[in-house]
Order: sequence, then C-alpha cells, then structure tokens
Amino acid sequence: MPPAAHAILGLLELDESAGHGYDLARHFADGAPLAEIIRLEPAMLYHHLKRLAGTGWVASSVQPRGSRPPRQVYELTATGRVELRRWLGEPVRHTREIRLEFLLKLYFARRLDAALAARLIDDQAATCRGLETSLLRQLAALTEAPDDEAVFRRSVLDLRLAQTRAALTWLTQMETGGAASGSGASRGG
Amino acid sequence: MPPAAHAILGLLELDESAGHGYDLARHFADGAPLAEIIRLEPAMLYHHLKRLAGTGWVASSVQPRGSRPPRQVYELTATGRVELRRWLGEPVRHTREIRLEFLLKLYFARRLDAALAARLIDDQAATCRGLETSLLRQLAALTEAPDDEAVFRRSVLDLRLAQTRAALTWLTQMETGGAASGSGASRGG
DNA sequence: AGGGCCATGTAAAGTGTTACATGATTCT
DNA sequence: AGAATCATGTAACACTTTACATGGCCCT
Repeated sequence: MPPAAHAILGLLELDESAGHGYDLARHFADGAPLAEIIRLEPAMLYHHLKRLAGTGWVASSVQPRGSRPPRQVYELTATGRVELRRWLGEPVRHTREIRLEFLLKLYFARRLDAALAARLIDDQAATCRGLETSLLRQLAALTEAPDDEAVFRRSVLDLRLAQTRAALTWLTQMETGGAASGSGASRGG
Repeated sequence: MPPAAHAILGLLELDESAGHGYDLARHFADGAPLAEIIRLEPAMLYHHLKRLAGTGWVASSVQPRGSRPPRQVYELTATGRVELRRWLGEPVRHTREIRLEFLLKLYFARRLDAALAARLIDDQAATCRGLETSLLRQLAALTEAPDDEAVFRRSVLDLRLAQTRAALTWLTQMETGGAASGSGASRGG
C-alpha cells in the first residue's frame, strides 16, 4: 500500500473527519497541513478507499441523509487499526523517503500518541545512522583510483551522505527541542 | 520525457556504446556507474528507444551481422543533440530531483564538456539558493502560533531547508575542490 | 547436447494523472 | 435564476514493474 493509503487510515483513526470521501479530501486540499507533503486528488482518494475496503482495513456503510443524497461512510476495522500501528512504528529505510512517508508517519504519530512519536523519531535516527555508516564504508572502499568513474561515484556518495546527515541533524533537533527553527543556523557542515 | 530517456541520449552522444539496446543496457547493469543513480530494466530501455525514435531524437537502422541476428542500432539526430544540450543546461527545480536527475546531468556534462558542467553546477546552486530564500520566507511567515498545525508546518519547512542546504554545501564543494570527500566532516550544522 | 550469453521484445498488471460526468443542495 | 459547494465517481491516458517469450550463437 502506498503512503497515501496509510494517510487515509490515519485520518480515519484521528476522527477529525466525517469519514466520507468528500470530507477526507479536504485534508489534502490546498491550505491543509497534509497538502504540504502529499498531493491526493479526489479520484485517487476514492480509488484508495475502495482498495482499503477490499483488504478489509476499512469498512463502509451507506449513510442515508433524508432529502440529500446518501454518503459512503468509512471507518477503520480492527485489522486496519493494527496495520496503522504497524506502519506508524516502522521507520523508513531510505533517506529519500523521509520527505514524504516519514513526515506522514510523524504527523499522525504526534496526534495519536506522543510516546509513539518519540520512539519513531529515535528509530528513524538509528536507521539513518546505519545508512551513514554504510555510506562511509562505501566511501572508504573507494578512496583510491582518481579516474572519472571513481570521481563520480564519490560525488554520489558524498551527496547521499550530506542528505542523510541533514536528516539526522533535523531528527536530533526534534528529539530534543522540537520547535527550534533552523532559520538562523549557518550553512556549513 | 523522463530522466531515463535523457540518459539514453547522453550515452549515445558519449559514443561509449555500440548504440544498440543490449549494449546500452550494460551501462545500467549492476556495477556500472549509472546503476548507482538510476535503475533501468531492459524492458523500459527498449520502450524508451522506441519513444525516442518516435519523437525524432534518435534514428534507428538495422545492422546485418552475417550469421548472427541483426541489430537495431540507434544514433542521435540533430534535434536529439539539441534536446540533450538543452536538458544538460537546465538545473532541476526541486531539491528532491537532485538525487536522480541532477546527478545524471552532471555525469554526462562532465564527460562531454567541463565548462558546461561548471555552469550547470553554478546554475543549480543559484536555483537552490532561491529555494532556500523561499523556504526562509515561509518560515518567517509562520513563526507565531504554537498550535499543532504550525509546529508540523515548521518541521516540514525545517527539513526542506536542511536538505536544500546540504545540497548547496555539496554543490559548493564541487565548484571549488571537486574530489574532497565529506567522510571526515562533522555532522553538526 | 546443454548452459550461458547475445539480443529484442510482448503481455499483464499495478500505479497514478487529468479531465470530465452527474446530480443534488445551499447561497445570493 | 445562477453560482458555489456537496458528493461520488468513470474514462482515458501515461508510466512503470515484473514476468515471460523467442531464438540464435559460442563454448565445453
């Protein structure tokens, strides 16, 4: 399941929406906080809701509304709740996934359970330190040979290392302070 | 056209391959430098070659080989060469595209024309500085309001800022030194 | 004669985007 | 009456992944 599907599970668990498609769509519309990290058009939202119902992670019921057209209202099932917790407890494996999937996890973890959010940040930092070590090893295995290929490989690894370290610094800031913005920090590493 | 298609144009211009599918595929196989940044299965490679022939950026001819089965050999057309240069001259707009598309551009620019590579790095750094300024403005517009939503938005912007600055530091290192690896640098920013 | 490499694909399924269809209600 | 909003989708297209199909050459 893609991150968007898990975000839907999270929204249903948060209980900040009426649980039907149109209302869920608001959380992904311009101006909503989730729109900052993921874009989800109504077409895909309804698509994911059907898939989630197919796997049994959500259940739908028709809500009649008198004169107005009825709604499909979705709610988390027990297995859906388990799946959401599993997802929230797992850090992402790659640095590039921090921008989207990890931020989503963080968004829901913070609102559902502060302790869970703290653990998630810790685990993600540990994963990133593992990546850092692996990148350093790869760089060390490369240091000889000044040919074009080696220069390029070194650039690639240097970039990955820089991005992973930037993520680590950011994670560490959130572990401790939380709200301190990096606006005034120097650029150098 | 996706980055992979432009990588194919680049390989054909470099003239390091015989110009047929199987040989091009070697450059994306395990162990090749391009495999470090992009994965391209043979199926997609052949698909892209057909599309590129359709747009007129490459031309194909059948190369008979006596007893062995003939090959489709591809070469860049004039418009294909123009398109490649256009692509190589353009920095990527978003920080997340640096990991894949910018690295591809850099790979080919370095091998084709050192001056072009230097300009590309400069332009990419300028683009990143623009992103940095924009992120700082967004952070400044947020500083009040300590509610959940604002805290989250600040985290998102902080992460983007950190990643953009990491890219900038890396770009600057390449502008000046070139081969210096970040292995020994401290983590703090 | 059998295994591995050369060489080029097709088929099916998954994933996502864009644009549009439908029709009701509420607001002005 | 007309516009905006509520509410749910379908259709068509674009892109990618995965698995498999095909067949010949080369080496042992």
